[in-house]
Amino acid sequence: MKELDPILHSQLRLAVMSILMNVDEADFVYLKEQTESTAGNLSVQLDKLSNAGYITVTKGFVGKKTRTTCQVTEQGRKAFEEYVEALKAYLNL
Amino acid sequence: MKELDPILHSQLRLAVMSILMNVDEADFVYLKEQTESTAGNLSVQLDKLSNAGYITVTKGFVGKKTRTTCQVTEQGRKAFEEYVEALKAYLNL
DNA sequence: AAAATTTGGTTTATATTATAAACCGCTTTA
DNA sequence: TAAAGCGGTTTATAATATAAACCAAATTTT
Repeated sequence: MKELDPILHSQLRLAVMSILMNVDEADFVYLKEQTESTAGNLSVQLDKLSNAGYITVTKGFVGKKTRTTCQVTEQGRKAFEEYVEALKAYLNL
Repeated sequence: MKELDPILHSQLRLAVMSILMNVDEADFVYLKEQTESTAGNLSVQLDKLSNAGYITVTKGFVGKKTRTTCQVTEQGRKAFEEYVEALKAYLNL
């Protein structure tokens, strides 16, 4: 049985990646709402995805307010797809 | 997004359940081989699945050698299927 | 037949992970 | 200008996964 990428095999990180796979980009607040996570947890997990090279995190401004936006990278996209393939074997899909 | 059952969202436990979903029963040695896990890890995870009511663990003998066999329970089967359904949303399947 | 090895595990210790709580700077509102 | 809110980060804690150490019984070796 194939190994399941431990960076993706985490509920919150997987949820984030799942969202990012379907949208061009998403900001911190949106991801927090959609995943119903705490800000702290989300912050930590975004860091891990970013350090793994699976997403890019960009800090910008909207007026005076900060805005952190995330996008999946090509590497992240590939990793996600491989994870899905590996999981299928486990799920008997 | 639905919660992913934490008992199943573990590589080794999921692998074990995946195997048990397809066979009538499987023994410790077989599960260890198939999952390529260490005996200690497998033992711990089987306990957790057993305590959760997802599998039954039976100790018997084959000649003079002990034999620990595992079977998925109805509850385990249901939990596995729900886990698969929940995951599909994450994987965009 | 005693000693050493293997088999089939369990228990315990450790490293990693996930998560929440506490915190921080900036902005808006009262 | 004090207090409350927004958008996060850092740090502490709890839970998890994993391997290492261990154990009893059976088998093999000398």
